[in-house]
Amino acid sequence: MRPLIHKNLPLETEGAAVFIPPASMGVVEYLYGPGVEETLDFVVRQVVQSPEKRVLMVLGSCQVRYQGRARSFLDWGERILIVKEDGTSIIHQPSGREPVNWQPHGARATYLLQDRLFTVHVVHRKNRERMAVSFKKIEMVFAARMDDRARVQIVGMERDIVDKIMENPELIEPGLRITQREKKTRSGLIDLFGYDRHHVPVVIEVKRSQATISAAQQLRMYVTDLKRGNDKARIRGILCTPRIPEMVCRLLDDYGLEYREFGWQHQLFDDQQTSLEDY
Amino acid sequence: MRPLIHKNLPLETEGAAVFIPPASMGVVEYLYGPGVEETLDFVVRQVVQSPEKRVLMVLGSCQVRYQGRARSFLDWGERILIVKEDGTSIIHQPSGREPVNWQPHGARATYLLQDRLFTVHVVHRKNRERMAVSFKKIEMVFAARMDDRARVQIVGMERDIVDKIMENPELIEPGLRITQREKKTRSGLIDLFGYDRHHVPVVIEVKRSQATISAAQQLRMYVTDLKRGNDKARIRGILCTPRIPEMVCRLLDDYGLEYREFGWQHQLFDDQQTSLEDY
DNA sequence: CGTGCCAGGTGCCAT
DNA sequence: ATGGCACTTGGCACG
Repeated sequence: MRPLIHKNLPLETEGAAVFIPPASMGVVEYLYGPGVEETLDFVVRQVVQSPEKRVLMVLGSCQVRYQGRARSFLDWGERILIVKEDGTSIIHQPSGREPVNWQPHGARATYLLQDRLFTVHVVHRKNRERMAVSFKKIEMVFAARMDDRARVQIVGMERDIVDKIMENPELIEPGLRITQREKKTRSGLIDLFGYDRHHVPVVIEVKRSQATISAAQQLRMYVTDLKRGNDKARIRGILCTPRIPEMVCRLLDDYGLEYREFGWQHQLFDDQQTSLEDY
Repeated sequence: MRPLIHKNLPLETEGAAVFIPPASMGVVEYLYGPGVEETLDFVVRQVVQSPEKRVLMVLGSCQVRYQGRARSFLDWGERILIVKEDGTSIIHQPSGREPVNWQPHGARATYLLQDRLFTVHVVHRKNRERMAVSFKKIEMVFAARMDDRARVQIVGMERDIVDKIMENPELIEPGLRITQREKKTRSGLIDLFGYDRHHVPVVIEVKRSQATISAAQQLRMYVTDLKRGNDKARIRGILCTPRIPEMVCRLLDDYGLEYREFGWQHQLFDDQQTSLEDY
């Protein structure tokens, strides 16, 4: 019933004594539709005993158990397991951005046969967590050496907005002077601190996306903290965010705080071609 | 210096594994080391024109651009691209749990050749976001029909702790009576509300993991909200969490709030064998 | 290491 | 759709 795809198992060389890998080795080794024993053998040779770090991927029907911060069970289904170089292990179902089960980096994977199942135990010793993935049928397994030294560059984070305000406080209001960034208080770090044109202290809390109740409370606590010791001092608090729900707006009002619409206003989507070039 | 590992590379077929799919198709079709044109052809036939939904995976050297809520660029490197049935697209580097770039479900992928690169455009119309992945070299591509109807069952979420307290409030303290769950206030939803043995109102905020400053502030706001209108009324606030940092403890103290250690105390990790069976 | 806090957070469920 | 909030949040920067 299987399609006519050649199987890349060089059975004739199995256990062969000497093989000198050529200088340019393929980055990917794989098996198509292997049995559980073949899979284990493959993984041991291509990943466990590999001289170079390799990323493992297994596609097949599996069951997953997890225990640690919580406990979970996932019944049989076809998924993709990826075990990365750093021990990160993720299991992906055919939909959804989030892995249905995972272990974060620092985990350690071991491979074995258990009740005729190809089983991967991923243990995170430090976090005292473990995950077990048992495959009863493997559609495909492959191991890849992946060379990737690039890191993503992102524009539009909160840091960028804070930068923008730092270099031109007038964006918030005329006469505003910023004197401190990440100012420490007992209830956390203030994004921006300064004085308005009347020398009244101003606390600014910046959010890159929609304002939340929590942000309003944060801001209130900062202002309250600063007032401490001289309680009737006037201190302004400004929540700086591109969008704000009604409820949060009311809260700010109640607390005597202010809101400035300020966001990326990004015309990021519409200009399709050249927009990403200019960094 | 390399150890003696045999290579599972069918060199004689390198760059080609083209075939006419039979009526009864396997769940996985793939190409090993295809060119960009081959890849496009494969994807069009196996994914775009496929009668069944298919998950696509591409392993190769690519560049990624994104624009939407923010804007990002990722230079050349070897990664795994997965395009799921629901449009979810994720790009994984060889380490880290999080995809370096992604589109959430609801996105739509289109495939094309651009400047001799196999390019995948993933557009999320509703969110006004787009991502472009361009491959210059493809190590492997495959398309899989994945059958997975299972959903993960989890124990140990906040909901479970709240349940536990609901059914036995004495766990918090003797004589406690819970009357409301998810009680609405202007500053958010109270996890649990009730009265202690002296009929003093009690607000309980539950956290499944370590307490945060934000949680303390939340709790404080709930209590403040309830006091409103009759300001000197006595209302207790209890933060219920397995662990609490010193700073948060001090905050609670300042606010006149209380802390109860209450967590999963999970012996989840140590009993390895049978622990996951008992649901 | 813990602690604090942002994230293109994501996902779930409520109105 | 919008909002409120938990998450095995993950990740980073800092003391």
